[in-house]
Amino acid sequence: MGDTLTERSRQILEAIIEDYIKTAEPVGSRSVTRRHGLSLSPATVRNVMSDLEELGFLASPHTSAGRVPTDKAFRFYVDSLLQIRSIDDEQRDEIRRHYRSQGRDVGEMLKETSRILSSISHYIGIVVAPRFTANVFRQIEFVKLCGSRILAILVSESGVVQNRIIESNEEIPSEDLVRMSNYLNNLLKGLTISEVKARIFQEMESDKVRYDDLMSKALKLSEQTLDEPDAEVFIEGQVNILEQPEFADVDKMKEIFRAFEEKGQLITLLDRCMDAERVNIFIGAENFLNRMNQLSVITAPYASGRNTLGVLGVIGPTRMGYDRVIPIVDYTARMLSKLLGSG
Amino acid sequence: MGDTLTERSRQILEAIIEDYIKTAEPVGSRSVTRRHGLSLSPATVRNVMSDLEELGFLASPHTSAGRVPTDKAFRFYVDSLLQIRSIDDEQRDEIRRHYRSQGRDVGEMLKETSRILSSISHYIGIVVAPRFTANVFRQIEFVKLCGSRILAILVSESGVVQNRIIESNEEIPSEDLVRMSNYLNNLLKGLTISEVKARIFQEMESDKVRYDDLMSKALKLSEQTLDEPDAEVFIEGQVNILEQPEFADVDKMKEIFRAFEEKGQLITLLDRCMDAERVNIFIGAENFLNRMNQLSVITAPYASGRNTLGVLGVIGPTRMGYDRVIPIVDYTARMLSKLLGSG
DNA sequence: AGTTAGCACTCTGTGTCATCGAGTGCTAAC
DNA sequence: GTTAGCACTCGATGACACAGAGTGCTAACT
Repeated sequence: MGDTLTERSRQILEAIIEDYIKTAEPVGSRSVTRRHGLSLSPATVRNVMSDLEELGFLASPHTSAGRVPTDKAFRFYVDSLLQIRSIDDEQRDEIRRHYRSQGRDVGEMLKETSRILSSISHYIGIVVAPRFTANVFRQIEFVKLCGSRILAILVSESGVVQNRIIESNEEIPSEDLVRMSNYLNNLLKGLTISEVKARIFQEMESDKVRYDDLMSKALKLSEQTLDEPDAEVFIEGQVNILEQPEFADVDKMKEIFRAFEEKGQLITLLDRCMDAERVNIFIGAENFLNRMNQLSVITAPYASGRNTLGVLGVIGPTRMGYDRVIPIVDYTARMLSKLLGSG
Repeated sequence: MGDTLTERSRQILEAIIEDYIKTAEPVGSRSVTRRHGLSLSPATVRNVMSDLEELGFLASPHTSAGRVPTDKAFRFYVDSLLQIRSIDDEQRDEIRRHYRSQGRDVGEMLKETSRILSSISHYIGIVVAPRFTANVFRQIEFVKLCGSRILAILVSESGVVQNRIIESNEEIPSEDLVRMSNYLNNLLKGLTISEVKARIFQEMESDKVRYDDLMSKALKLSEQTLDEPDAEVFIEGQVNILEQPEFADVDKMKEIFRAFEEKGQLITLLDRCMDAERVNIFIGAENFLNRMNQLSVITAPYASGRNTLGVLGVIGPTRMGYDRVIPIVDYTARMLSKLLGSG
């Protein structure tokens, strides 16, 4: 639909958007002519701007205050105007440096990743930890704690660990626990977690198991271990958003921080990007959470081998520096994938 | 020094503090007489207030604005005036309810604890995860990931799990890994982690090991597993602080959120309370971080058996409802200890 | 001597008003 | 189609007066 835009309109729109990204303030016709090398008079630009407003690309906060790009404008900007540069060498090196000085616990790595995203983009970094369900089973272990409490540890192919304390109703000797885990490891090796669940169910029904107390106990334990806790998210750099002039207002700030407290919603949002090929962008109120009205999200999935594990991204104001941030998100996702992969 | 206070001064000081806790606004002499049943005239109260200011208990923001209790006043309040009630039945039940509906992963439990602290106190809940060092060794496991990567899993007596991916320089067969962990589990069973470290060092020097390749590899792996990552902190409810009128100012808010991003400092602060008998209170700028100028921290250690594991607490404005929050922190710590203990 | 009433004084917060400046929209001329 | 000119709008800023809350001091009271 928008393709009725003339070349000149596009240039002007781009100029306005870029100006607005820099200043966070409504852009007037004069600024456009001055800053941009267009040999046009302010009056002409005004006419064009008026058209752009009609088309829904611009909005005026009030009569005499220049114009502000709408979500639609940013969408157009991202889709059609923006040429994505590859990442700056400097930033690439910085990302690498961060990862190098890094302990190798997977959780730590994810947290560090969100820190990297935030510190390099100057916005908010976010990483959704891998769901077990999207993962390949590697091993299960049971550790006897005091009394009848058992610690179950589940390890995936990519080294993600999920652990859970199970309150058993009877005390099980350590040797039995070892036998149980051997049995399960054999049974489940190489399956994805969703297959694992199906397999457990199927095995429970089988005669062989029904009369073997140990096996059936083992299956029950594994079942309890598998039921997944809420996905973990690492969010870092929330303060950065406070630097943005458009959030200088206390109420807006509250809204935003409240949005971040409800991690469930965030996760739902990011989960939708799991299947995306590469970078995915949500602009402003485009898709989601009313609380994140004035924010955009740039996401990319990360993987281990062919297996998509989770999603990471950057959250910033709608007027964020897309050209700068998109390559950062993309590169970080690939870097993380490499580190989690067979590396 | 402060004991020169007359009974009447103390009453007035208490009234002012309580008023200020409620309203967050400077308290004038009239409010004191009105709200409190004291049969004194405002003028008299003014005289007393003037004395209290001289003694450093009160401060006036400006000439005509009533007075505000200082940190010193709150300290006095907490130490001498406050009588600690035991926890409300209602709140106790609420805490219990939260814990009941709870998956049993230790990490999850700690996170939920900080959520509980925040939601019941209406301030910020904070929990420092157990350090491994303060813990008793239970078991170590090695899981072979792809290639030469090994996942090491360390379990403590109380069921806390620490895991780490180790990049080995050669591929080690699974059977060897099992043998290695058996060897280590035998060697280290029942020691505290600091003893474990010493033991590993000592064992590495012994002849028996020096010529056994597998053992020495095992020791090296365990050493790598043990070097501790930064302590984890769970902070929940930061938005609550935004509701406090004294932080309505954008710059103050920024300061506070920045303080929370530097978790290292927070941890240092809380660590100091590890050895405290029970509840510990920091008021305002009393001890620490200049950034947390206007905040107080109420902490309590939690334990498993006799073994102090970590610290939890509530962070709120200096004018927080100490009488309400102290029992909450205390009770939650004991509850968590019970859950982590032999259950 | 301690307590209180009275009063002048101080300071902040609020509302009003005029002014300034940036920016628009329209019209008429180029 | 483009541009200059101009009237108009609207927010931001600063000056000013005024109300209200609170203090400190003095003088009178018990």
